Amino acid sequence: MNFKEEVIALLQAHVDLPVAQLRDLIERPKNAKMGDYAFPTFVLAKQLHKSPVLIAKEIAPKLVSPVFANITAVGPYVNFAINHAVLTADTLKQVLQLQAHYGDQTLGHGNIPIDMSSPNIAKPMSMGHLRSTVIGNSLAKVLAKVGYHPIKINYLGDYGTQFGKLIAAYKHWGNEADVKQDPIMNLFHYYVKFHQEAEKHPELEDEGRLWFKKLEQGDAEATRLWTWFRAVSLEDFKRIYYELDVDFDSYNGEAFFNDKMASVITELKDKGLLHESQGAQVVDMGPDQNPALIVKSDGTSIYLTRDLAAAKWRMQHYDFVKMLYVVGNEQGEHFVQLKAVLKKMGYDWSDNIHHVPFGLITQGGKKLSTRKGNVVFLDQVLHDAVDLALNQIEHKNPDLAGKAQVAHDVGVGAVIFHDLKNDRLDNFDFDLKEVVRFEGDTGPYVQYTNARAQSVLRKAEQLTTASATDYQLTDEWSFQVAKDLADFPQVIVRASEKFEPSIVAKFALNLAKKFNKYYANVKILTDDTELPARLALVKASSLVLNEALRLLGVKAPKEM
RNA sequence: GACCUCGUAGCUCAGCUGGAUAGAGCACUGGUUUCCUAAACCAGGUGUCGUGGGUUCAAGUCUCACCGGGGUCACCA
Repeated sequence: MNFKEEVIALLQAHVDLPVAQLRDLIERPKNAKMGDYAFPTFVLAKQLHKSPVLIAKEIAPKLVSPVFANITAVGPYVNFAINHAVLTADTLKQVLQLQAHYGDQTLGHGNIPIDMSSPNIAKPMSMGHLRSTVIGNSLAKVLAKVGYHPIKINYLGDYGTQFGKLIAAYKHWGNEADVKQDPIMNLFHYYVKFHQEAEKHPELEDEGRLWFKKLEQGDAEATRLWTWFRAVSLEDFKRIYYELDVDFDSYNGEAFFNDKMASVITELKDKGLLHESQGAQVVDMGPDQNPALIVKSDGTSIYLTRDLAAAKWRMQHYDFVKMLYVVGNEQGEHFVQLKAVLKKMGYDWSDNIHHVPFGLITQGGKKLSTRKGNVVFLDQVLHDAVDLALNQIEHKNPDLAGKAQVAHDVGVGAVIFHDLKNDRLDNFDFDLKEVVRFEGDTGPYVQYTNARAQSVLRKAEQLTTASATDYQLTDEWSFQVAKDLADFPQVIVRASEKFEPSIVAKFALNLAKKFNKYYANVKILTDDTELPARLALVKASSLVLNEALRLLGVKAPKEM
């Protein structure tokens, strides 16, 4: 049942305003005491030459509906209070009927490639990669729920000058045995050392560029090292993706597009877009903007060149309706350039490309920089989180079966949830204590709520209950839960439109909070006539909590 | 200097398309377990919504300017 439409239908008979405008005006009061829907009468004041307060007073008594418990004038508003029993019964019925499909939408269809995660080869994954990974993963699930077909692309940073530098570093300080023993960390150390040394000996930079040029020209030694570094790195990444339970539809990284750049450059030339500037080939971006660099002065390619080739290739292969780049906010200008160049090339589908930016993670207020060796290793964070979760279980529920698995789900869940619960663009300063907190506004809080609900349902199996089809509940707490449940479909819509997982996370927290209040105030397992209705509420809450957590990529253990 | 982004309680942040006394969590104090998992619940209180104009019946929300934090400013990605 759509209560808002019901409000509109009622008002229509007594108010001289078009339906579309009514729909716009009707709002949900922030304060629940004011009712569930409100109609502000200000707009009618001029039309009727009366005070809004008087208008509200006149309209309210004329409106009668079984759906609303009462309709009253409060100041210049007409407030509608939903009949609790109707909303509760209606919502529970829907959730239990649709199960996990509750909230599904058909907002669109077609492929949506999501460029996400994209770690750089030979560097450990950091907290920064976590953001892109979990936001992208969640968006994929949300977009699938509203009808689209997401394609998760891990655009590996497996090419570029940095590999020339890495090879140069390996040649100076590396050896095969060390790399075999601990690939990522040792390669990483070479890389950091390179940047430290390069500050004293700038000629190293040239050496790095030279190796990259060799790599791009197919030099055997360069290719051998690159291939090896890439393989061992990818192996390591996949281990972490397994921990996070994230998978990809494609690992086509930058190198994959290496042989696809020439045609883009030719095309840019043919379309008269390419100009020479300071020895490099660029596309002019207008008076106030930097030109878009396509070919560097030493003749090698650059990020943008590869991204252009990648975008074209993806359009040809996926025929996408939208494409998302889940990449840090600091790269905003790059995507402005990418879109602009594609547009100049005559590709209108450039408009369907969206940069989904996110805020920076800092430590002690400073930017984390891989180059400077100032990083927070994701591996370590996940490890610590799981350890702490296990500690917690030993303390609170030592007899729990499958502790290790639950600790993993809770620990990793805490980290993921922490990353998703706030607006994407908020920066945050990394603080392990904060990330792995288990109380308050956290993932484990939501998980715990669900585990409680599950526990109730398990115990309920022992009671013989008459099945009911009409879920009549009249207490205030169950109504608050039901109201949140009823909001879920709109939450999905908003999250998918704004590419914002935090909307789902916030919803899950609110629902969990309402459910815990219900749980604390109402004894559920009492064998009376309302028992089936109460169990329906518990079941529906658990279903929706599970679904919300799933959309965030967070596990929902049945016990914890 | 230009552009992007953020600026709400001691701290971390909500506040959907402008609307009625601006809300959570953390931290702090106290309380709740013969009863469904106390990772919970209940009670305690603080705000020049960065500043100043503008639009509007109505601005934390829209607009402009300024201030402050972060980011970026072609041959890294």
